[in-house]
Amino acid sequence: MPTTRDRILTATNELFRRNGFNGTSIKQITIAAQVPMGSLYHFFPQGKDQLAREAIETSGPAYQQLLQMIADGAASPAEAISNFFDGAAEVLETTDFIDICPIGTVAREVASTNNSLRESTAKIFASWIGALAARFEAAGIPEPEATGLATTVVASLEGGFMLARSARDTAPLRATGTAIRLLVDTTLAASARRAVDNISTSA
Amino acid sequence: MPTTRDRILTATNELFRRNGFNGTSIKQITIAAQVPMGSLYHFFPQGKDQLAREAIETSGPAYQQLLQMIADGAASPAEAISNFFDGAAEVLETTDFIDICPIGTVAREVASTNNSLRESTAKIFASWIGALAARFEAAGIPEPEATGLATTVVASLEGGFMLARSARDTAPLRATGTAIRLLVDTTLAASARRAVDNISTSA
DNA sequence: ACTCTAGTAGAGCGAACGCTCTAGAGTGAA
DNA sequence: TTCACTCTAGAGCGTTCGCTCTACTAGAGT
Repeated sequence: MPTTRDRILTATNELFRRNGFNGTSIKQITIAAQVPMGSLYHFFPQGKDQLAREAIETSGPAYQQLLQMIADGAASPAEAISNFFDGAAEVLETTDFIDICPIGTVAREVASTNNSLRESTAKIFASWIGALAARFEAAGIPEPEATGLATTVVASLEGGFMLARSARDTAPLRATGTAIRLLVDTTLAASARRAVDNISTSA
Repeated sequence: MPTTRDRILTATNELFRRNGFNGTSIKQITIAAQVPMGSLYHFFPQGKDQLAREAIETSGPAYQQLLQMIADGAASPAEAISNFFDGAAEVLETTDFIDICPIGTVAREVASTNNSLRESTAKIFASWIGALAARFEAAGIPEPEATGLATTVVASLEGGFMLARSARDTAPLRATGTAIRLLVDTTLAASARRAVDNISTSA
């Protein structure tokens, strides 16, 4: 049995995946986590905001680690991209299209209304993009293209989640994955070509 | 002065852009539209669901028309893509990062909890993707690549909105636009090359 | 003049909201 | 054994939620 605090955070993330931030009530969280009101406010005295912030800031790095693992297991950056999208599509199918990533939903919900929560989501996205960009750089794509490409991967993943959940069909997510993989391949090839050019012209 | 009904729909869409579906109350809508409760429920007797559905199904085609106009004004499909992203970035800057597209936010909020609203969002996305795919086909990209590419454009636009609003910075949206433009250019060039091959091999 | 309908107007319903509060159980240190 | 402190427990606060209800006005049709 995990600690009470962790149960609360886990339940919060799970409910956010189904109902988003505004669609999830404190009461629901206490029921899902099997925790009394008092305990929840004992651990999160600043209330729903703090709870949401910590839930997001816990799951954010977890997702990043997952992405890293998938990338480590792939033969190339392009294959890693395919695995991101296909893996997400499979999860959607097996979870009846519950949101893969609660952070994206919450981000759009609170962007104009809750600054501290907005900053939390921004921090996490920046971290993901940074990690991805580092991999692209390691594969030979220079800045700023590496960061631009990493940003595009995150944006299209999140957009793909949205389309797939809306349609209750993973096809849009898979199609997006195929296209983005092509983009990564193209960019890699172009970078390699440019690198060769640089060597030959400097020689 | 537009009709009472239209004022309600406009206010609903505007509030959805700031606060999303669950973050917007009926009371707020009546105040923003300067309409009494009674009128709102006179025009939308099925309540918030019906109101949201009609608001979304009104703004959806409006956005599509806007995309068509931008595409008509562009010299090439790739330039149209750039204009989508850059235009959206400018709107974000001038509106203090209010959501460009309420439909995307609502879609993620209600995907698992409100089937009729979910279907409304799906219908609109499908319509956008269809319209975009038709343009790609007209430019020489065959199916299913045309639809896949159109899906990717919509997904990355929506994802770009999310990242930009979260960061309160249009850079992620613009970077995504640059990358997607490259993808469209690449796909167009590949299609053209294949078309030439087909002619030469059949000749 | 009378009726009928469309629309205006907002008080107020029960339920749910986020959150506070007090009381007590459990545990380790002194 | 006592004290101090952490955590559990949930009733209940004031507020707001979506929505219903009755009363009313304006104007068209006859």
